[in-house]
This record gives sequence, structure tokens and C-alpha cells, in this order.
Amino acid sequence: MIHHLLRKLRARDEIGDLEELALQDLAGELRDYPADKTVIHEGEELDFSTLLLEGMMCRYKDLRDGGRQISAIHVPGDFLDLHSFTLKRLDHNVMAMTDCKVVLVPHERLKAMTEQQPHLTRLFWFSTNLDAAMHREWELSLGRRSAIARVAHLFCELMARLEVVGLVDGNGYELRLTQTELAECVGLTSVHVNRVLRQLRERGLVTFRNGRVTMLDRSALESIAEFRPAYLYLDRRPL
Amino acid sequence: MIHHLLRKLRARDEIGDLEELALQDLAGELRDYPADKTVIHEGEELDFSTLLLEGMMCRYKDLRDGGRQISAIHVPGDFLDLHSFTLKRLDHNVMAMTDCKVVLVPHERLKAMTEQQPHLTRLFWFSTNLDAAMHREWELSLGRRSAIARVAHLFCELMARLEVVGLVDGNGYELRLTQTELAECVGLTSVHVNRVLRQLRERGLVTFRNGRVTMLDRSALESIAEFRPAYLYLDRRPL
DNA sequence: CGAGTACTTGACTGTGGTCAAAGCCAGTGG
DNA sequence: CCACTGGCTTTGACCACAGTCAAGTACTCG
Repeated sequence: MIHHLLRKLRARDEIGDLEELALQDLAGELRDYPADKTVIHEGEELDFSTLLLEGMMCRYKDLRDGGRQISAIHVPGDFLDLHSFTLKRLDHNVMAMTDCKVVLVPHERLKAMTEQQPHLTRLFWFSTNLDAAMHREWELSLGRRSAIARVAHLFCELMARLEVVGLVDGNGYELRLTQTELAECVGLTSVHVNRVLRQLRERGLVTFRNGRVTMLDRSALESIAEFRPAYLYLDRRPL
Repeated sequence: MIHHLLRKLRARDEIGDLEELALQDLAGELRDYPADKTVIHEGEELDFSTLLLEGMMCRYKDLRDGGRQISAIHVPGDFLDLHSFTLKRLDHNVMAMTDCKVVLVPHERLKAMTEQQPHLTRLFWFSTNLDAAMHREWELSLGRRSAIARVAHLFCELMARLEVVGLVDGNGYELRLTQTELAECVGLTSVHVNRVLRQLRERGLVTFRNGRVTMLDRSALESIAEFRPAYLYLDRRPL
């Protein structure tokens, strides 16, 4: 069940058999969420964290005028809100972008883990720091990249992250988002995202159709995005 | 010496006397950095984290075309790179924006802390999660707020954070940044930041002159910024 | 007092936003 | 089987916010 999480963690450090058992013991209630359901609301008190098993989810914040910014996309193996363990409530909403399966991890069990498993604790800490690193890269996109580079960068990031958990097939991956949701990730309007997607297609770089991203020329795409995956920390360094 | 850090942590949770001693024992070498010095370079291997004692520092990333995005500003009491404890190297640069005093904390000692002090470990984990929360709020600014709201929001955030560590005097605070640096925080050009600052001044909201921010009408400023400080987690919740 | 840096302002430009209409497609029900 | 619905995508015309370029001003510091 926690197979994707294990893949994600083992891409970064060794995990012993006993630790694997300890991880399995964290798992609590299983839940299914339908697409478009907001499952955690800003400010709500939480006593569990949520591990995504299947599907894609996102975190977002709204502005008074209806503007919405998605601050992170999550793929299987990601915790959506591991940070709620120390923050106790969230500063953002969490939504299922597709039908999803998740498993809840009570904060009690996480607390016990911090008392008994310092190495796993450091790995979980790493995992929230990795989220922060992705936030920083998105800040760079939102603040300084052109529209086309922002969209290209998002496609490159998701390709790299989905490779880690084995969800890339062939030269692309499933991505069941609307253009409006894409726009909410990259700080553009859906109209402009549509124009950018056409450009990317016409220049033979990527296509995004029928809920699938297909890389036509990955290295050219990474080049216009200035995608340098170092911020994803994809190598093994013992913690 | 770690007085600002203690204020910052005690704003969020109780810290016992023994824990205070343990925190003091973390401190290693003291250093002074001059303004504008980049003190940590992207990718560099690190075996210590840096606690800021005096002055202001920032983290930033560059793009090929010379574009620069500042992803975080740090004030006294902040760790600049506590996340390097689990990440081992950084995905961004760190620069002193003013003359600064810092103290280095060897990762070895942090590791020992994770083995012996689960409560402090959770507090430090909290602290990196707080950084991530600020990143998310900046993503919202960069992606969706208007130019004037972005600048207003930054001024409001710094006011709130400096209050915590006692560095607000009267109705404002010292902020020795150039307009270009401000622009690099909010994803605008320095020319446009200049125009926005004039507007803020003429509308009687804030002034930013001679390295000082002066709030003329704080609540109006917070309103146009849509500043809601919940994301700073300024209340006490036991970890 | 001169050099260098930061700030200020104006004229012009361009990227991306807004508004609106039409097309497309899957799902539903008659 | 087809008409209808509603959500998503596509396109065009026009607009505006913020960028660019350039010149001039104000301060500091040496």
C-alpha cells in the first residue's frame, strides 16, 4: 500500500526492514475522494496527516476577487500535509484533482515515531523540506519565467517526479487536469495557457491532450524551461 | 546570543530551562558577513546550518537571462538553512542583504539533538515548515496579487515577523534594501516598484525611505494586501 | 569635488489579461 | 438514436499592467 512512498524515500536514502515495518504501522484509515473535492479547509484543526496512494491532489489558496493559486501538486507517494503534524492546522486548502485513494496517519503515531525512530524522523523532515524546495522553484517560475517557460517547467517537474514513483509510461504521463487548473498553478489565465499549449505543440516540444502529457522533445523542453532537477534532490544521501 | 531565536520559538511553544541550555549548546563558530556577500552557493555541500543573529539575509535563485528571484527574506532569530540539515546542499544561494552576524550550528550537533531531544526536534521541524508556509504565501503574491498588493503584503509580513522578535520601533522598522532587491522579492522590475512605492506613499499607506518602512495606515495597507497572518502561525500550540 | 550607485520620471512597447463567441465532446434522457 | 446540456477548449479583438529604454536627479563615499 505504501509502495509509492517507499519508492520515493528509497530514491533518497536506505530504509531497513524494521523501518519499513514501522512505516507500515503508521497507516490508519483508508479513504476515497472524488475529483474536485476539497478535503481539507484552511484553518481546520488536524490530528492526522494524509498520504496519497492514487490520483493527484493539490494545495491552493484563494483571493477575494476569485483568484486562486495552486501552491503544490501531489502525486502518489507524497504526503499532502505532513507539515500539519507540526503546524496543527493548514494555511491552505487541499483538493483532489482526480479521484483519489489516500491513507490517514494519526499525528499520535507520528509523534511516537519522533520519539523512537530518529532516522525516519529525519527522512520525514527531509520530505517536508523537499516540498519547500519545490515551492521555491515555483516562486522562481511565478516571479521570473515567461509564460511558455512556466508551463514547460511544470511539465518537466512532473515528468521527473512521476519517474521516481514509476508512473511514467513511454514518453509521457497521465495528467487529468483542466487548462484552468494548469493556469492556477503557473499564475496565468486559462486563455493564455491555451495559447501557450498551442505554441508548445506547434514547436514540437510537448502535447497535452486527453489528460496526457506527451514529451516530443524532452531536452529542448527542459532547455526552454531552464529545468535543472537538482532542487528535487534525486540522489541518495544518508540521513 | 540566541535571544531572538528563543523569542521566535517561545511565541509558538513552551521551552524549558534544560531545553534552553541544549539550544545554547548548539551554537558553534560566530561569523560576520558584509552586506551583499553571497555566503552560500547553490549546490555546495554543507555540514552546518546558520542562525542569523543580526541583520537581514535572503535566499535567491538566478535565471540565465539575469533574472533573479528572492524566495525568502530572513530576520534575526531565523535559521537561513536549517533545511540543509536534511538536504545536505541547497538549491539556492544565500546572501547577506546588510552587514550581518551569524552563528554556525554543526549538523553533527543537530543530529545529536534529533536523537536526544524529540520536542526540540519537532520545534525545529516546525520552523522549516514555517518557512514553507511563507513560500506558499509568496507564491500566492507572485501568481495572483497585483503589483501594489505584492509590495504591501511584503511590508505587512515583515512588520508581523519583526514584531515577534522585538525589532519594530514605533510604527515601522528598519529595512535596508534597495528597490531592486524589493523588486526581486515581488517579481517586478525596480522601475515598477518605484512607481508602486510612490502610489503607496501618495495614498497615505506606507513610506519606504532611507532604509526604513513607516506604516501610515496599517489596517488599510493590510486590507489592500489581503494580509491574513494565519500563515505565520503566531499562536502557541504545544508540540 | 568627482565617481558611482540608487532613485525618479517619461515615452513607448509588449506580454499576458479580458471579454465574448463559437466549437467540441461526453454524459443524460426522451 | 438523437437532441440537449454543461463543462472544457479554442479563437479573435481589444485592452492594460507592467516592462524597457533612456535621461536626469540625488546621495554617499572616497
